[in-house]
Amino acid sequence: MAGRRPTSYDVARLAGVSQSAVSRCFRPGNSISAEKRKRILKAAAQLGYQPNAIASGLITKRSNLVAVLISSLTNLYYPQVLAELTQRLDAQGIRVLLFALQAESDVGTALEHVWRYRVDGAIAAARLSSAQLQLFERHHVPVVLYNRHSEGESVPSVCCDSIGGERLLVDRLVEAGHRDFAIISGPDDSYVSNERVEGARARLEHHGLIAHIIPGQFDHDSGAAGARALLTADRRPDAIICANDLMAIGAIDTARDEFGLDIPADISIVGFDGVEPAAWPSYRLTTIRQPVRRMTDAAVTMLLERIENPALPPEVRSFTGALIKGHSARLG
Amino acid sequence: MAGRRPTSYDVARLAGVSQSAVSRCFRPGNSISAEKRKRILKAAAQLGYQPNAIASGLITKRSNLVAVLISSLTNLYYPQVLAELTQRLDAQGIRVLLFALQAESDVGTALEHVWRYRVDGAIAAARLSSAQLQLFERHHVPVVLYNRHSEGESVPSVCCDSIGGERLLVDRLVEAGHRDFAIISGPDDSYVSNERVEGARARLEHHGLIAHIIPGQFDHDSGAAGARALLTADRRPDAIICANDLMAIGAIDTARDEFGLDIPADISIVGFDGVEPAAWPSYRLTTIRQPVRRMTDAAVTMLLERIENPALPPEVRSFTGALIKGHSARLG
DNA sequence: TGCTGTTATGCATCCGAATGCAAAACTTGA
DNA sequence: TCAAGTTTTGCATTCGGATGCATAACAGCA
Repeated sequence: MAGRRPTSYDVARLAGVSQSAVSRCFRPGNSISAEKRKRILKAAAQLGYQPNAIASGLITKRSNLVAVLISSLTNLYYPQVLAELTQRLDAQGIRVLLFALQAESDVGTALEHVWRYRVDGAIAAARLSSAQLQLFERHHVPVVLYNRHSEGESVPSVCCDSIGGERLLVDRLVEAGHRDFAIISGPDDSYVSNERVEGARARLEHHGLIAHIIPGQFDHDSGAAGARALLTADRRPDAIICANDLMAIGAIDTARDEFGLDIPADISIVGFDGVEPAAWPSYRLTTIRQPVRRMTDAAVTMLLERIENPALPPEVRSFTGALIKGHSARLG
Repeated sequence: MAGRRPTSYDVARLAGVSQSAVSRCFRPGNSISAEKRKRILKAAAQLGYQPNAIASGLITKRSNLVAVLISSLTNLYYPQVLAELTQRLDAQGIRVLLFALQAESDVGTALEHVWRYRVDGAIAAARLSSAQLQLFERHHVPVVLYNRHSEGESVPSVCCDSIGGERLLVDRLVEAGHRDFAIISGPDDSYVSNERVEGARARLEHHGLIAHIIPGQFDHDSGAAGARALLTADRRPDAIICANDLMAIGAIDTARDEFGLDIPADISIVGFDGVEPAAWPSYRLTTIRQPVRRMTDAAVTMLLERIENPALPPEVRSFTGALIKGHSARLG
């Protein structure tokens, strides 16, 4: 009893009531006389008692934990998502068990821990295979995908409409007279990258145009490298579409710094995401801003609904991004 | 048994052994015959069994959870810290319970949940009052402060030497001939800001110089606003010391964009942290880079040591930042 | 073959809170 | 004042895995 942390029994003894009374006092929807409640709370405060969420989770089969799987926290876009998710879940009395994956291949091990902690649900901004998605079903853990679709399975997810966003960008760029397009993609295994690149490519095709596509990695360096390659080539593009803002920023930096180009007079560069630095005066990037607040809201709501009612059918909610005109591209 | 998740009893029954055997099979340091282990693992795989970390934590009094308290995930510096901490803890078989605080005042509620989940320890990059630090002791939760000292209490912490960093910057700036200094601070209640500002102020005084100090909020906007105020004044400073990189970037943007100044020819601007965007060609910020990897390493090590041996005395490890010369300041 | 030393095994109990059930304590109304 | 209805209360049990203890199995050795 010396160094031990106080339990409901300790509180009960001190307050002169039963352990059940203490338990009832600490969870809503139980009847307790006002007088007894006061005695219990006083005893609890005196002992510094806090109900043990672990023990309570064992019996109620609700851990009030949600796993959040995020692949790349270093991508400027995700910290904001993580912060919003955490705050929204927190407001619902739910804690976040964070899994920051270095590589998408870490998902496997991370999932084992997800099962072990008996989380009530999960939000995944990471690439999950069909087999992995099936594991969620098998373990009865509802999951909502963030900015990803599942390939085979049908899984609830929240997305920002990449196709629509790219269409908007392409249309406006074409209208303004651009004809030589290049695209810098993200990593091959990124769902978002594939969608954005394919969205832009398809829309360009619709206009009878073809784009030179070169690979990037979603980071500043690869955007810079991509621009370097494109601008060194015989025929320079007059518009570069980058699969995210960070690469667009890298491309702008390189175009200015190494080629002395004026943006957007000499070349138009656009991104996707609407991260904070994109709006800084040095860049004023023309981009599509994802409605992060609404998206995280939706993700949390969908997840909570499915925790309450696991039978709910999958649902995909697609949000439209807003065109931020910026000053990095000439638009029609 | 239908929709229920399999327990060690289910596995035991299927494998024809006792529940204890299953338990022993899943934790290291227990003796089990090779043949029996194989049977158990096979049965477990067949049922998709994973030990319940909640139940196990109840009896072992080790949740293998560590709380990470972070005040501002939107500050570009912290995502990296969070990612590194998570990965290091993960490697030790420890999961991260994330508390992303909107305001420092949220600490109170967050702490209640910290106690409830019986975390094994905590790492805090948030402002904790003396009373709050005492709560950690009372609840027997070891805590390591990240980039903060405690005011009253003596608490283990990991810091980047602000005084030394600012001294370095000031000395080099003074050597290069700067005489009119201004400082843009962070929020009043930020420990790091106070230390950096005071460090710079004291060192300037040592050189017989006084600095005009104006308040900021650690974000781009307030850096921009600060620079605007300073550059509009009758007497412009020839060097601006910002309490972090983000504000320095804001200041550079404003100086260039709104005042047409050339950096560093017309004015020197320096920051602190060494965040990624600081290195982008548009800024090439002169700053002090915190050794994040070594610092997170130290924080995790210190915490684990104290989880093993709670009697260890507090210890403060201070790391020296590296001067990144950049191109945003003329140095001596 | 018998003795000692080591490794495997199962039984029973424990961790700390939640809850169904039955009994007790109050209300209410006539 | 008493019966019926409602709210409080405590008892006993449960969740799922860990572990001390006693026993069983086995290896090693003379």
